[in-house]
Amino acid sequence: MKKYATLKDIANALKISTATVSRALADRWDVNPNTKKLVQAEAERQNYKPNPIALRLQNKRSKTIGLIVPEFRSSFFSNIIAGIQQALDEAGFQLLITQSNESSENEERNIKLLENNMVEGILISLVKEGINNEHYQNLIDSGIPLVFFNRVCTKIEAPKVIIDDYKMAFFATEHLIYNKFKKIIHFSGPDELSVSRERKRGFLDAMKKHKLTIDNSSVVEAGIFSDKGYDVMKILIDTSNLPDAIFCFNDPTALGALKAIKEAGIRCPEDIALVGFSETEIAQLVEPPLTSIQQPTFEMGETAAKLLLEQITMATPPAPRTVSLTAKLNIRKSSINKHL
Amino acid sequence: MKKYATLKDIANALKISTATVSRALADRWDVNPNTKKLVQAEAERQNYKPNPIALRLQNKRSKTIGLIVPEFRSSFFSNIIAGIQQALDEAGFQLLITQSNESSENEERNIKLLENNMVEGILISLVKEGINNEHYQNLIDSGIPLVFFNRVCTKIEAPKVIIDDYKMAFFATEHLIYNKFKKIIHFSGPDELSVSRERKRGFLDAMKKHKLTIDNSSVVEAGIFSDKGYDVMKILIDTSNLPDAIFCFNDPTALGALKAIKEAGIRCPEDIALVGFSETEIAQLVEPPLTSIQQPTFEMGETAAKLLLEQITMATPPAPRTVSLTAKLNIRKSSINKHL
DNA sequence: TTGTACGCGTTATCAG
DNA sequence: CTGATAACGCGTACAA
Repeated sequence: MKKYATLKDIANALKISTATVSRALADRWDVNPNTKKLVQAEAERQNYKPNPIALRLQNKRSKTIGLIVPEFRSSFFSNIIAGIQQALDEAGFQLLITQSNESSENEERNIKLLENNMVEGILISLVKEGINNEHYQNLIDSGIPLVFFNRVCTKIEAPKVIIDDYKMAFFATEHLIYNKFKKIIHFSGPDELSVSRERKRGFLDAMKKHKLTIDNSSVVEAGIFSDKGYDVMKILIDTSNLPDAIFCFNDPTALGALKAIKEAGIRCPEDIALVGFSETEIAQLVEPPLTSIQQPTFEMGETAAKLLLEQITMATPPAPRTVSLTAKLNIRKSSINKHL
Repeated sequence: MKKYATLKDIANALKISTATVSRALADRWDVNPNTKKLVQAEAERQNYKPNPIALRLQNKRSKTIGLIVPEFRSSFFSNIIAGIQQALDEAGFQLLITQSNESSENEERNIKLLENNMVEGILISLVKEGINNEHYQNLIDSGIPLVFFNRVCTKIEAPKVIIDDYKMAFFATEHLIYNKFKKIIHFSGPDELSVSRERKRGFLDAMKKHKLTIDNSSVVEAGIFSDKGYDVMKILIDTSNLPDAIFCFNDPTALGALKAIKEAGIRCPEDIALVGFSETEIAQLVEPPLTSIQQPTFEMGETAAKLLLEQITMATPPAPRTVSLTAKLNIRKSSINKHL
């Protein structure tokens, strides 16, 4: 283990007290300019760095905040994390990252882990809404502020950072409608997720507004992963009750569906148009490039972190508010009607 | 800030000393079974958790290790990180993650940041080889062990975790050769990266072995990102000096090239076959699915973390060794000669 | 202007 | 079996 220079080492070298050294390094007025110079020189020489652990103990602050994400293998959460890091670095906070791997038990375990590490606050994107509500409320009540982002919990009063999923889903659906697609369906995500419900609602309302028929085949649950999107699309192809266009819950399911479509010799967008959500890098690389909704991921992380720091640092933190960031519909070949 | 129960709180409640409480909770033999029970009950009641910060101060150990990666937006490093987390969690270590964003200055800054946080060791994948060598050596000399993974530093004696890039590149090239592609070229990565040099060497040696012509158009530098792969491919198409097959440095460049190929109305694999490297999830979703080399990313992270823990925990750590993990060539449609 | 003493939460040592 | 004390590194109130 590395030996670090301490105040005491400097004090000994200079035959003065640690208190003076401490004051000198803090550049305080009540210390002899001459000793100040000596101390600073000696500190430099010994490569002195304040021990962050000692400071944390003394200040009774861990200077650490915890993060719980469903996973971070996809670029979506990685980008968010980058934004969080940036905001936290500036404030001198450390970040403890945990993954739930889409399991509520892991999520609960992660909460415990972060508590044991005395995090001063937690940023969380839920696995499933409703499962661990009690735990979240306990955290807040016990003085560990929470900020939800992306997959939020509607039942709990805490700051939240989202995009307007409803609105963007509405736009995306209208975009398909304006392109004269008639039989439009939605590959929905799991009902346990607020984002999923919101996107479905946006889809349905857009359909209603334009008086397009909605029946019980208009919404098909297709999960959140590409393999499920692939499977569901294959089944749909077998029934040969095919739509003109599909608005998908996210890019992976859309890409899965696209794969199934191509394998079946069906053309996109000529036979079936596709729209994804949450813009993965790949969306632009596939053929045809995929229309998708681009979320401000980095900014989302940054904002969430700042809201949390607000709760932690301010004497009387503002009331929890929900920040809704602006997303963007990127229109590409997969959703353009070539017959127009 | 949350109020945590301390040993003193329990001691006061039970009118005994903190020393006894500490011993009781450590379940030591030299404490009255009765008081032990009382203490444990009271600890439970107050929801006592040992303060990790106090422990770190006393033990003079941060129980933290640092990670420096070029970026973690791609699934490649995310998966590695997941493996690292797993190994570290088991050993009770925290992980401090930093990104260099492919910049050597950031890398240096990250080294400093980790040092200031008193990490007990560092896991690193280099931005560019050779730039910060002095810093790495200083770290090791000062007692902070280093473990390189993926993008390693050949000049420094430290544990390393890699895959046999040379061998896999050789295999991949031979695979193309066995498929009777004649004019095969390589889209290489930057020469500053060991992985890049190794893959190029593997390509060239396979070509030589099979007596295929190598000229100055056989290797084209195409960077590490998809847009560069796209650009380089476009230029190549304009010259209309097209190869039969391209072995690419990684999947993003291969996917970029694929996009350019399709846009130009050229067919893959009929006109140009493609092979990638490092298997991104997308590889299987594009049309045609991309042949690529699958790296054991999770295992790589796990192994690197374990090698580092070895250096940290063992009294006399073993000499630095290089662990070479087994990768796998996944053959898909993009590299299969349909004329055979 | 500088030094002494204390506390942050914990465990180890030594005395009782 | 249990308690008092010191130490980890730091900042600061108080004394000199």
